[in-house]
Amino acid sequence: MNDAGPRACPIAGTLDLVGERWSLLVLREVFLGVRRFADIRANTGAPRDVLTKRLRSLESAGILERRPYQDRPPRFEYHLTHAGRDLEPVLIGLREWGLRHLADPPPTPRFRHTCGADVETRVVCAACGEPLEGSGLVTVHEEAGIATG
Amino acid sequence: MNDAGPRACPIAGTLDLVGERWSLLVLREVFLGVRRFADIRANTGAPRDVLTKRLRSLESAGILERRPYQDRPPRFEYHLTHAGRDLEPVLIGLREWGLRHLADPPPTPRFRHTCGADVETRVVCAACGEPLEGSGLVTVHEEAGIATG
DNA sequence: CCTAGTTGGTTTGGAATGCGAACTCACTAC
DNA sequence: GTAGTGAGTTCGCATTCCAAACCAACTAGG
Repeated sequence: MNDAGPRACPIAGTLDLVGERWSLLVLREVFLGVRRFADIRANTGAPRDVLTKRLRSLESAGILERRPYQDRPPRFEYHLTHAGRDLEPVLIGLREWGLRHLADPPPTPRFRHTCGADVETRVVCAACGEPLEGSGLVTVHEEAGIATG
Repeated sequence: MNDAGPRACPIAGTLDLVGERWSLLVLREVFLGVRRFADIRANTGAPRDVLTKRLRSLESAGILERRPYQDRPPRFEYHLTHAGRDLEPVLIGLREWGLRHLADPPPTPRFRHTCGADVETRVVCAACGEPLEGSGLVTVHEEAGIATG
C-alpha cells in the first residue's frame, strides 16, 4: 500500500515557492535592502530573464510586493510582504550553516541584532520554549507515513 | 565601482550545496528516518538518476554518509552527518513557513519535541539570546556592500 | 537635433539539466 | 524457471538556463 506518491508536506509546499535557483538569493538581497532590478541582478548574478520570472513568481506567491517608484517610464521596487519577512529564519539558518560548515565562509552579509551581536536560529519547543540541541527531537508520522519502516 | 560580481555570502555557499531541486526533500526524508534509495525516491518523487546524483553530491558535501548494510549485492543506507543534522533549523523554518502561509498546509510530517508539542525556529541574538520578532534586526555590510545605496 | 547612457525588461538560440521509460545486474522468493 | 526487489545506468526527448542582442522610454550632453 501507501502508493500515495510524494509526501505532501509544508516543506515541499514552501520549496515549490522559494526552492528554485535564485529565489532565496533574491530574497536575501531584498532583506538587505536592495530593491531594484539591476542591483538585485548584479548582487545575485541571475540572468535577466530568469530574474524577471523569479520576481514575478515571488510576487504572485505573496512573498514580494512590486511597488512603482516612478511613472514614465514605469519603474518598480520590490519589497517584502509580511509573508516574505517570515522567511527570515530560513535565510538565517542557511547563513548560519554556511558559517559553521563551509570551508572558507565569506563574512558578508551579516544579519545582526541591534545590540551589535550576531544572530542565529534556534529550534525550540513551541510550548515550553526549551531549545532542542540535536536531541529531544522526535519525528511523528500521523497518517500515510514512511513507505518502509 | 563595485563590479565584484555576485555577492559572496554563506547563504549562497550553502545553497550551492543544498539549493538544488530535491536536495532538501531528500534531507527531509533522512531526517524522518527514511534511509533507502527506493523509499526516498517514493516519498520525494525524484527521478532515479537525479536522486542518484543528489545523494552523491550531498555525500561529497559531507552532509550525508553512505553506509553499506549488505554485501552482495552491495546496498547502502544514507545517514546524516553532524553537518547534515545542523541543517535541521532550515527544514524546520521551511516547514513552519508553509504551515503559516500556505493555503492548505498538509499536516505531515511533524517534527516534535519529546514532550509532544510542536517545534519552531526562533531567530535570537547569539550574545544575549533575546528573540528577534521582526524588529531588532539590522543588516550590516562590512565590505563591498550594496551596489546602490 | 543627434548620440550615449540608464533602467527594466523581452527575444533568441544554443547548452545544460531534468525527466520518464527502458534496461542492467545481482540477488531473493516461489 | 519465473517473478520480484533494490539500486542504479542509459536513452531520447522536453524543459529550463543562460548570455547576448534587442527594445522601449526616458535623461543628459553637446
